[in-house]
Amino acid sequence: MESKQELIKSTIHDLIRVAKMYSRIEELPIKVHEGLEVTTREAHTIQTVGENELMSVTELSSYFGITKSAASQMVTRLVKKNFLLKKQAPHSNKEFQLSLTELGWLAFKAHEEFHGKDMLELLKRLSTFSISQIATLSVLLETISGIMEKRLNERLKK
Amino acid sequence: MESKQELIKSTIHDLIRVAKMYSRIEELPIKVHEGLEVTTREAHTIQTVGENELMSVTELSSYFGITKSAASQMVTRLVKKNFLLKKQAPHSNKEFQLSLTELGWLAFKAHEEFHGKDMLELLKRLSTFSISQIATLSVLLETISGIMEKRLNERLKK
DNA sequence: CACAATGGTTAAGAACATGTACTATATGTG
DNA sequence: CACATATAGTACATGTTCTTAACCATTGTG
Repeated sequence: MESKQELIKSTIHDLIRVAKMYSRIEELPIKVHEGLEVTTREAHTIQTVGENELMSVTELSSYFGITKSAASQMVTRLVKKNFLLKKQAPHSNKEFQLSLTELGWLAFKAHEEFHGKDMLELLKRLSTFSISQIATLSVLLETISGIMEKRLNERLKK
Repeated sequence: MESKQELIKSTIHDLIRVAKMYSRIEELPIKVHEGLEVTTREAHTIQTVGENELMSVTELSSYFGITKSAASQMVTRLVKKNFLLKKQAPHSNKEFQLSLTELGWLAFKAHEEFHGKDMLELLKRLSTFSISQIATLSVLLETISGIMEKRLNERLKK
């Protein structure tokens, strides 16, 4: 079964290639509008807050798997740049609730659109494949992500 | 064809999930041996030099898509840490040829093994699928990487 | 109430990137 | 040949993002 092994290996190679390209695309700064760009991290923070309004700084930090300190600094910067709002939580005097300003939503949408174009193209292309083929892809990805998740947890624990 | 669209969307979502997990795994530092770790960037530089011995600083920089300056700094650091060797090129007095020291090869192997475990597991799991299923995955990945490559080139040109 | 846990901040510094300005070497053209 | 220009590489200042460690304020619990 040599050829099957070879096929699998080259497929894994392709997968890694795609993953690498994805992270390179993710690294590009996002243009909010003429003269205003946002770094990747900023965009991701904005995206996360947009999708989970009222989350706290600590929640944000555990979401990204970074320290509270790092999250706090990021939030401070984004508040200063007028993308984020930090309000005292109603139920506690030590927690804050994060939300997006108008400018924040603008950046949120810019980021969404940035990926949206690729998504549309992908959708269009994948549509030419059969349902069962796509289902197969889905199952395989499921399998792969299962393995990765396992490894990730293993390493993070230590 | 609503359900097909939904299937495609959730598959794309899985793909992104895998890509994200991959980059998170890639971000973990590599342990060369007890008491000696290597950052991701260092590991990648070592890997690249190991796979392309005698490459120059400029080649390294264009390989990673970073500036010559950044590559030079990385090389300087790795030479100082005794992972890399920088020799005058025989055909030119302005170029250098990079290669790995013994310690460099140790780190190279550590990094390879780090991924090797995942690869083995993946190989084992994918082996349970049929050749035609894997071939489908391969074709789809091909398609996806084509789209990504296009986008990447578009954005990088500007 | 005292004290530990929790939420958050600040300061110092490491890793990695960029931009700019610079040196030294190579090369092509009048 | 001489000069302009291109190429290889480095140094330095600066920016982003992260960690660690020390810290304050609030809150929950024995």
